[in-house]
Amino acid sequence: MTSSRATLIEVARHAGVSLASTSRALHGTGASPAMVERVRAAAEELGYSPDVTGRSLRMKKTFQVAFAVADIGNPVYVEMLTAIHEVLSPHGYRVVVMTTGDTAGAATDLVRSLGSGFVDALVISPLRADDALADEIRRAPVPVVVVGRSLDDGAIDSVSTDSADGIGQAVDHLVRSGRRRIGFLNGPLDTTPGRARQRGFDAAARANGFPAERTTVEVADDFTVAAGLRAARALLAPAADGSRLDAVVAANDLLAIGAVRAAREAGLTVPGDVAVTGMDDTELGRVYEPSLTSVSLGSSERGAAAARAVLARLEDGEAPAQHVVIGPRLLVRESTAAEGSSR
Amino acid sequence: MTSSRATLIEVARHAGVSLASTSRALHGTGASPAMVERVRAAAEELGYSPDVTGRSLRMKKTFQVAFAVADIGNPVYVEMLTAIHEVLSPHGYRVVVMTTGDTAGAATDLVRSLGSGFVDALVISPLRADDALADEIRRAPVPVVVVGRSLDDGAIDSVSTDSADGIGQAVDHLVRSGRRRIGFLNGPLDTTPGRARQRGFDAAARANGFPAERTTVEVADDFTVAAGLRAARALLAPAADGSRLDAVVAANDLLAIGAVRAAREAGLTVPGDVAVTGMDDTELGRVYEPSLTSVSLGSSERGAAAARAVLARLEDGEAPAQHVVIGPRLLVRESTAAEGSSR
DNA sequence: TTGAAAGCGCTAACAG
DNA sequence: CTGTTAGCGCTTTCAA
Repeated sequence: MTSSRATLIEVARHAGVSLASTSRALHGTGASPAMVERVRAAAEELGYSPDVTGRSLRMKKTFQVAFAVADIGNPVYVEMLTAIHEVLSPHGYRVVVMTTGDTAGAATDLVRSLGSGFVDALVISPLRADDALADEIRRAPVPVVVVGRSLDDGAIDSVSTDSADGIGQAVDHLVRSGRRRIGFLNGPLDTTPGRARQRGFDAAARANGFPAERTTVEVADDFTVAAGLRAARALLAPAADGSRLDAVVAANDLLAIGAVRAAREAGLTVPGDVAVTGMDDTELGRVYEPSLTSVSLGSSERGAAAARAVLARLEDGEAPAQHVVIGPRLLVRESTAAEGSSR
Repeated sequence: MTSSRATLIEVARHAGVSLASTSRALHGTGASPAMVERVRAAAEELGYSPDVTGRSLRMKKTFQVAFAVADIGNPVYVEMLTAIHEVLSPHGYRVVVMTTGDTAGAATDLVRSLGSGFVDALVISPLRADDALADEIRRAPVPVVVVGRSLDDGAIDSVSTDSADGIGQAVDHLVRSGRRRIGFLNGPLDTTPGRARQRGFDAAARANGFPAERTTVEVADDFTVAAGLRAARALLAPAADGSRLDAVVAANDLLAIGAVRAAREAGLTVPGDVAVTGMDDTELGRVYEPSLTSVSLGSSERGAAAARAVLARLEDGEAPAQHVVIGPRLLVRESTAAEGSSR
């Protein structure tokens, strides 16, 4: 906090050589060993450390990458962030976290703010994507990689997963374990994941020949435990003929936990009376009792892939857009055990 | 990704006025309304957005603040990050997330890297703090606020909580609810929180007059569920005389969940046979079944306080160091209910 | 291999 | 109120 930092000019003077030679010596490019030694010593002595601001201005490169999500509290995004970090930091990039809130407009504003040049690239996972957002991304002055569905007819780099297929895997698993009346607990339909998962459930219901009256769906206000609990109460209420669901496919782990709680409130056991599946394979679901059968969407892998896409794009701005797809993977745990204890 | 961005010079030319007037007009300081209008129009037309790199170099200010923690996956840090964000972003600061890993050396390196001037300040929550770290912080070229214990004899701004007192609250609560044999499940003793919590338990044991043979302590390798489960097995094993603990105070929520699982493995009910308390008041603990009685250490409040300390320090670099202490608060939930169901 | 000099985009001191 | 000019710290031509 006290004395001002030494600059390259001061190091140069201290070493008695030119500014240019000093810079070169410090980068090890085209300088004699003697020069390197001399400059290093001077730098050491003055406690010099290069100023990234001057460097950025000159090189037109900030060595920063932004990661933007609606809500950094969501464990899925935390996993992605960790993975992005791990890929990027060995390459000398810092990661700036940005929060968009959950409106498409806020995300669009954020992308527009890239114009101020504080990062070299952006990884964004928009909850809701519209044309305005796609437009803004196309116009962005730096590379943008979208985690979620592919945007703008494939012109933008993207990393996605097939969550519809993931829901299908969950349904198939339940059917194979002998469940017959399977309900779907979804999150908001005006979000990209909400829509994809609904599509997945509808397809699976069709494929398995569920009659419409056995296809019960509830939509929670939000992808949270509390919203899941409220919606699951309705889902698990007895039908007109007194029958009930024997399985619930939830659109994520938080909703699934809401479903487990609702089941218990109704005096039902999990997985004895009702099997429950989640999605995202969060620590929460792994640690919960019963541990949650969940569809992993490979959050870390998606984060890592997005980071690698950033690196590739930064290398070659003209390369064709890449679209990485990470396959979902069902992880079977206690919440769908065939003969459940009644814990 | 296509055309290069417009610069201030281009806006100036386009508006037919000087560079300085353009800058002033855009900042609204000392420019005639006519000038402002003219410049705004030109800027608009060219799609100008100011370059932060040039601005940073000139102003010697990056408008970035770093937040450094050992492990961003920890929910406590995520809460802090969110709070820091909320306080700083209205003031125009971006937040850069950095991961230190859990060695004191890595944290020291990180603080040293502040020399490159990529942020205006740092908020750091070191898991292990030693003299080298304190030294480096004192020498840092930008303000550093420590979340955790106060360092360097109070010369460094800090935000802390009294986790020892928090452990005391948990013990008192258990004693008041009639528990008599209370064990302590701690995390590593070579961490700052581990040591503080141990101190808290020892003090509470003394204050409540626990004889040594009723004071069972186990130390887990790590602050995680898996480590907690392993250590809790030992903690809950019957004593030589066949007696068992009737309560476990855990050093955080993850360890507490490990304790609940260990209890169930041993055929014990929670809270019927064994009451369990956690610490940190995480979402995980709130949602778990049984919901966890936990000591809140005010993660959000600490984050917010740290961010405010940063702002204050940035305003006045010479003001005396401030030390904010956030009091712990016990939140009683199902895991310590007096007459527990045996869920 | 080394040095001199230009200039990245911006703000602010100074003069008019 | 407006314009001219210097310069933040750095990298990189260009000449020697």
